[in-house]
Amino acid sequence: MTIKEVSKKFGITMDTLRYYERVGMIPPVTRSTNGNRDYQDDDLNWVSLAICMRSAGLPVEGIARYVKLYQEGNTTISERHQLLINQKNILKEQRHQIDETLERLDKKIERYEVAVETGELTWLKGGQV
Amino acid sequence: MTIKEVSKKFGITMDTLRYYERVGMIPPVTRSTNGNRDYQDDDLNWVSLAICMRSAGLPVEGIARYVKLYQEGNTTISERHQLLINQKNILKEQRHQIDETLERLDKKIERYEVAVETGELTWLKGGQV
DNA sequence: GTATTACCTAGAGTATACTCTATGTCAAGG
DNA sequence: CCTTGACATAGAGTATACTCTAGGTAATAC
Repeated sequence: MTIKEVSKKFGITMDTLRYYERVGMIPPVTRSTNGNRDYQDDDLNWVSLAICMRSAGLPVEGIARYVKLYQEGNTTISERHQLLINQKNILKEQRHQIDETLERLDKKIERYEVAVETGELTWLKGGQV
Repeated sequence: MTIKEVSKKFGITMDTLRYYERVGMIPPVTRSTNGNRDYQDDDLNWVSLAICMRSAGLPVEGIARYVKLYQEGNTTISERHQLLINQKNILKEQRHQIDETLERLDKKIERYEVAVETGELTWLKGGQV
């Protein structure tokens, strides 16, 4: 699969695909004889993983570290395991923050709706709650 | 409340507090006679709101836009209402991405645990799933 | 009365994650 | 043969969100 096709498949620019490879978020992609990238299933799995992690907001660095450990072979398995658990905890914490903010937003939104219905606008304090 | 106290209370640097004010994420803070910031309850509410939004990952720009609309008075109520709903949708989408990534991480982590238990290490493919 | 401390502003610097530019290679079409 | 189009690299540029520096004021502390 060419870089253009992969770009289209995942909805990400070719520049970003090359960037992900450059910084080690995915291992070096298979090349065709002329040096062009020719993504194989394995490569696509790595791309998919990288995009998934990034879209959840995980930093590039952690993903690249995982790939590096992976490339170092079986001796790094427990380290990789620990790294994945760390990423998981980061995401759980992040989700918690989002849930708190969603609650706060819901309260604010509801106050706006009540205020508009009743015409009671004066008490709409800004940072409140 | 001095900026130092607020900084401590919210676990955020004084620089960041001034920055939030500068970019309009919070309205101008009450000043004491000598020109120093002296945060009142209202100011603290705005600070708390800004920190909450930011920690959920919402961009500075949207928060500042809300504050600007707020300062323009009652004519902007429906716009503010809409803005809050937009932010909410952004966060719901972000939470969805996190949930997907958590699932993927869980599968990977479990495979690592099974692999370590059974000594079956060879099939631990990187980007898989 | 001067040194220290806490604050102020304006503007420069940094980290992260892309994104764009300049320049070059290579294969196929006219 | 030469142009066109798709790819390549290296390195510069951009956006976002802080973070730091330099230089100044104002109120205690000694």
